[in-house]
Amino acid sequence: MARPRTPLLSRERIVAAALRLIDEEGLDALSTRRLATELSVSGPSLYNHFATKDELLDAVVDSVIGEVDLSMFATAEGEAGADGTRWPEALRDWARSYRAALAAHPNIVPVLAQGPGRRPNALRLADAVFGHLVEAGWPRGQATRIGALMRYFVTGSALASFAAGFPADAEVYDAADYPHLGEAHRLAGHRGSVDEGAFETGLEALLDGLALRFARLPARS
Amino acid sequence: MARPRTPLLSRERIVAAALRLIDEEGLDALSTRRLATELSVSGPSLYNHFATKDELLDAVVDSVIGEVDLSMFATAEGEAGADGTRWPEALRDWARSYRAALAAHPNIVPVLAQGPGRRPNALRLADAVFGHLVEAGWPRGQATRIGALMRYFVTGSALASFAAGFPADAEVYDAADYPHLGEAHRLAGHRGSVDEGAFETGLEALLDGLALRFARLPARS
DNA sequence: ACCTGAACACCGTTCAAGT
DNA sequence: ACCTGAACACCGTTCAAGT
Repeated sequence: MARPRTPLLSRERIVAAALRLIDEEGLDALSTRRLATELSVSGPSLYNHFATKDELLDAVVDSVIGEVDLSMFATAEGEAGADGTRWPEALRDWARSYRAALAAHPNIVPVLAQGPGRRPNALRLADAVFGHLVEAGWPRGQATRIGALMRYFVTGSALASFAAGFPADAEVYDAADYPHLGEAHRLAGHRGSVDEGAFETGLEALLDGLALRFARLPARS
Repeated sequence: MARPRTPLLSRERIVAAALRLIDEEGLDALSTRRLATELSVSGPSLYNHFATKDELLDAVVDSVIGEVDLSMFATAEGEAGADGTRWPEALRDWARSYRAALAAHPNIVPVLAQGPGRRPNALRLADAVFGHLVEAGWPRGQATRIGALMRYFVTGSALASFAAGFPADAEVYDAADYPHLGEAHRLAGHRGSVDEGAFETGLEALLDGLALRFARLPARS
């Protein structure tokens, strides 16, 4: 065949197929050969569009981060920020959107959690959060730490289901070894509500704790 | 050589070598052949001690979790628990030990974050936390969620450095694209204090937020 | 510019063979 | 029981060759 008149592949098509493979069969199932087969081309064809598999993974990661809503940070001047009362609401809305985007693709979270690197969408996200917190009145050092701790919590909650981590087999939980886990085999059956409840409880607790600290901040000039 | 009079390998030696390889070169650098070479045996020898590479990884993970201190949950009857005032201190001490154990081996955290599975040390940890919270007066459903959200936060904070995720190259942060990230290239240089500060801020905020909820709990009989 | 097959140095795992 | 080499079906990546 050699070069076709209209290209068989594009970066977009490759990224979409890679994400689907990762979602359905895990990060280990993504091989360049397997992905190429999925796209009905031969293995080396991908190297016309991405220099390495890592570069492809980077594109997949940034496409996921691009789904996170950042509109709550773009408030009109004067409406928020100046008095600082709106930052907890913005942080709450953002955290929910951030978690939803990541939890839709848990198998890619370990890659994404390595930080923004040079990925545009990840840098835009960091810029929006930090900028909003500083404008709301948080000192820059504290704003950095809040950005970090929110990422810790969100990536941790999207990385894996807590409930599904406990085998549904009651035999596992020998009362002599684990006296308090007698009901743990039921967790996996309530996966959605346990994970969602834990995320919401943690998010509200974090925001309450941060609000206490914000109130203790020395008055700004 | 065939079978030597005294075995060349043991599960312990294999696990230790695997963890060192993962720490020094990453999860992808752990191959059965590479590990065997490191241990001066041939590749298939490992299969006399572990059925699969996954079983070996499980053992590595559980050895890391075994380093987490759980002694704060084993308080004497009456000294704590009954009045419930000691749970925030126990949770704080445990979270710090948990994070320290994981952050010493960040490359294995994605595996470990999948949940306890059938690993004894991971199940013991879950049992100790849940048991302590219930005895302190938390309803069982809430205790489950607190165990989950603490794991979210700790694994998220140990998975990767926040500060090191930002390239130290100032060229990355074009002011037109990222107006608030002008100083982000300095983050990696303060990696320790940023990550530690974010973890401590988040931990205290979480504990404060949870204490507010504990105070609102209906009185127990 | 964009695809192909052949090739290189790797993988995890099985298995028959040795002591 | 515990190690070995040979073998199988895989990897990521390079490269010369085709249009």
